[in-house]
Amino acid sequence: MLDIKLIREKPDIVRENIARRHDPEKLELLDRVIETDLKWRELTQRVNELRRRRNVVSSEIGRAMKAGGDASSLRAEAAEIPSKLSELESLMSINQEQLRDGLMRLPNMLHDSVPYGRDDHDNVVVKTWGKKPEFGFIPKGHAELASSLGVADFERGAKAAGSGFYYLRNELALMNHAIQMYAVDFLLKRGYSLIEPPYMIKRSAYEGVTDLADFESVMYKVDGEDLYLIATSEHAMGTMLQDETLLAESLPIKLVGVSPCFRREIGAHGKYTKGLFRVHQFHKVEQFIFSLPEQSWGLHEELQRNCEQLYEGLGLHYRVVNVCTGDIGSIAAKKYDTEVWMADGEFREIGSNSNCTDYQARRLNVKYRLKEGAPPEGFVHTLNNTALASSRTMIAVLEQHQQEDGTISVPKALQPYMGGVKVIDGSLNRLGL
RNA sequence: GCCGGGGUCGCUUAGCCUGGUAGAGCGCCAGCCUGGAAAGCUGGUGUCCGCAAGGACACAAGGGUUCAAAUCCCUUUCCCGGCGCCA
Repeated sequence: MLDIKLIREKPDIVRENIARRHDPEKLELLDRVIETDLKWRELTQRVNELRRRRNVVSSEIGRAMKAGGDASSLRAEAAEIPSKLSELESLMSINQEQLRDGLMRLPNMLHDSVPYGRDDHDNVVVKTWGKKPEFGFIPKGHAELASSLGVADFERGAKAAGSGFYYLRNELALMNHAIQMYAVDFLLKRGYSLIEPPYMIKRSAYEGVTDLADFESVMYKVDGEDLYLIATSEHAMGTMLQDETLLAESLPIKLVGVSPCFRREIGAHGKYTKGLFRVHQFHKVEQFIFSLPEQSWGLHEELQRNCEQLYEGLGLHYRVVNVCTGDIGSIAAKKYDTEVWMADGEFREIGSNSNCTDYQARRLNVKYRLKEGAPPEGFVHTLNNTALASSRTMIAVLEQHQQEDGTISVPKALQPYMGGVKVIDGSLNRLGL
């Protein structure tokens, strides 16, 4: 959420920011917000005046009664106020709701270093690490590799839960855990605090961390309860400190969250959906930071280096793009996507690193104070970056470390977390399925 | 799930029975005092509207009663204690 004062005082800068994002609908929305705000301020003044009158008359009645006098004429005047007031108040609350609703939909202010562009074709590659693997044979996709090794079962996943679900077995199920532990250990060593959050949270908490549209297209709702399955632990960590005022010296608060992630993926038609790439359930290790405003840009780069080192430790060829103005989400001020090389020759997103500045914090109402007992100084900044998403990391490992005989060599960094398994060859499969 | 107690301005708390300006202590900020500090004294301390003067709002959340609600009533929520159920 943007500061309404910024919109009042510098509407042109806000308008220009939205224009850079190529979102004409939001430009109209901005005009409506400005109009609604004007109306709201006018209503506020009228309501305040009426309330003041009520307070004055009421206290006069109180005084008259204490003195044993007659308050009937004052009472007559006072009796007329509530109906007028409630009429105005209901107008104001409708107006206020519209204002907040509009404000919630306006996107964050972009950082100057975000490249101008229309869509994902205009994202700028800022780094490439490693080289395209040389195979000497035609590499296979991960779904085919995993199925023929018997370590993933997509058919039975679909039978049990529908398309987008899967069973992992043996070595790949082990790797799923190994990836998470590898990332967690790495971040614990760098001073992050490990969080296992609630896997479902209520709507009012959720609205602080995400786009309202996500409720329709992304989140699973629990029937009959005010609960939504989290789409990432980012959401549960963001809301963890909702409505709190933090002590400046305790910042930055660096968290590493581990959780399953649940996503409906409505509207994913036509996108790449093979195997484990776009699924309804996966595990993710997530980095999340609450920081002082002046710390956030440095930390954004730190988060990026963390995930890069994790990929490098797995020997994965990747590149980083600076996501352009037309492709960046509404909450982020700047975003790096890390993309990993896949066997069909494409780079695809494996993680995403956002500095949300004070946009998310304002929604969540997370502030900071300079000293114990001092009044709040302002809103904190929030940042989030994938450490490792287990599903997509498994894809990368399977496809980049496949061997000619269809087996997979396990990266050294994962072996200790997999009971020493060096090669995935299906030999743990005792089921015959 | 049932019964009981509770949630007050950063912290501790008064006020609730019996409706009538949300008060105190601590913390924090500023000023005075001081060679400097501490102590002491004075004012301030959250959100919103307003150029300002000033005003409105805020007692877990939302409703209701009333001229007027922290206070009375209802619903929800969280915490504590007891009972029940249970991995």
